[in-house]
Amino acid sequence: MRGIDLSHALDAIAAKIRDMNPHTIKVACSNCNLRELCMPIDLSADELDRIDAVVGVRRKVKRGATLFRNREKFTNLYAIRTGFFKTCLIAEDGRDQVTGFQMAGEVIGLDGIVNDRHACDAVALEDAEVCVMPFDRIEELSRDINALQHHVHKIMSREIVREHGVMLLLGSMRAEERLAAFLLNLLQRLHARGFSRSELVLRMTREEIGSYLGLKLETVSRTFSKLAEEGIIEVHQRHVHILDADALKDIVNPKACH
Amino acid sequence: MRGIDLSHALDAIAAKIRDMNPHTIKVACSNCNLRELCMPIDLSADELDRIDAVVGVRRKVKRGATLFRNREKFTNLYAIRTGFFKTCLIAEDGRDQVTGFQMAGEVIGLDGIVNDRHACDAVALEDAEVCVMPFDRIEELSRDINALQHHVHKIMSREIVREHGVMLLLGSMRAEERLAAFLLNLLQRLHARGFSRSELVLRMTREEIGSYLGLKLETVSRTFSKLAEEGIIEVHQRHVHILDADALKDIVNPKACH
DNA sequence: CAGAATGGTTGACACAGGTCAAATGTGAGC
DNA sequence: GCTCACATTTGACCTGTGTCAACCATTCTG
Repeated sequence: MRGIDLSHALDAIAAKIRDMNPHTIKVACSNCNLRELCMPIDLSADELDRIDAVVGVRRKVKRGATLFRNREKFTNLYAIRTGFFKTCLIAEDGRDQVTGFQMAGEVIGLDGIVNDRHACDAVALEDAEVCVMPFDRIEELSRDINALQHHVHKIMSREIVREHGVMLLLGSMRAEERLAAFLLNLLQRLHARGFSRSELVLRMTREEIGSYLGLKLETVSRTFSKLAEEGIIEVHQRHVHILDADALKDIVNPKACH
Repeated sequence: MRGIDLSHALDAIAAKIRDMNPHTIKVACSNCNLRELCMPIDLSADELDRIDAVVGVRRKVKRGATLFRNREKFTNLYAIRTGFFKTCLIAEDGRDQVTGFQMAGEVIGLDGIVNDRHACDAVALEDAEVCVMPFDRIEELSRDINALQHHVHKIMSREIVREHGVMLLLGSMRAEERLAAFLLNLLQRLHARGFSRSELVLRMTREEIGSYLGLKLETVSRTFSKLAEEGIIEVHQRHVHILDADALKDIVNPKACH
């Protein structure tokens, strides 16, 4: 069984939605297929137009290129339209920690607000396109549109909660649990975007997964092999097929008695 | 040499500041000694008054009591006036991860915004007092006062960046490095509040430190002993005296050549 | 298509930190 | 001041990951 290709599948979905609304082809939030992920619901047509105006520019980022770098001046948040990013922190002594993987519909750059400088690097793991959203314009508009204001708060809060989860993972889980939690998290997010619950293509290397999970790449590789031996997943390079999602959940949350 | 007592010293500072402004005794942001930590600067008198009105209620929390719990309805943010908190996440299987320690001038509760429910427990590690700030009022007011709006964004962004740092710590540091980083972080925050750079009193147990740092309490204890043997710190129960802060920095960041 | 570069897998072994256990110290409450 | 529950320290031993190394697979390049 072949794995799916993330960006192609996304494009297919985008095309499908466009077909359903044949009179809208202008690129704008108001007809973006990711709107329900990115934007508050319940906006009036007028409000939507004004938000459209904020998201003026799009930017393409080639695989391997950076969207922004640590210490760079912060001016924009970015909403991912297509593609896949990692954010990482590089300590002075060269230690490199991946702090997250982001996919279509997610917003990156929030780290830059505190000090007006970005506090990490954002690297595209595949060719990507982002909506550039000047932060001062967002602040301006969110003074007028309550739903937008609250949405911005929610996005930031969500990131805080996500990171709490990662701390739990890094602080108290064993390798197998970490990898299981990682896979389940990816699956859940991909599923929210219309992808299979049982099939995924990893956009990152074993080393990047390891960095995110606080493991060495060899351990990641061994743990994949172990899960495969146990019949829980099938791994062909970066294509992963989930055979037994419940077993994965049991690994993450051992006490849960089916 | 005796360690200092955090809350007593804080009270002393508060009293001192009050003495310097003898005509202000009303409890309000406008004359709170923590204002520079909590609030945006450059506010007009009128703006300050309006913010005062938001922070209506204070709440005392006894040592060991919770300010809020996971899954509780979210309505307020809390600014810590005095005392010391931990926030922690308790997984379904009982795993308990401390996600942070918070002291006077810091804001807790941000995790609740996304889902209108708190996503962790906040427990007082010593008798504490917090300013209760209804979040809807904050949102309302920050539509009017740009500085407040930006301040809220900064506080959230700061928390995101802090958590990135913890991920780096948990993901790639060894026990000694983690503990050194932890001590330096506490010292730096205490120093910003007028405390000694070389002396601190831990408000939390070894187990709580361990949970935060992804270590077992025995390892925390051993690592304290090791740092003490090496003449870098002196430890008497929860009183820690830093003898060689540079050595601590070297441990965290090995490459840094003095 | 050869060759190089990159990424992934697997094995052998070492070691940091976890686990278990015992002893001691300490503070809150009576 | 006594007692009990709790926190801390320390030792001995074990284990999960890291480390190092060899090898394989895949993709890219010319």
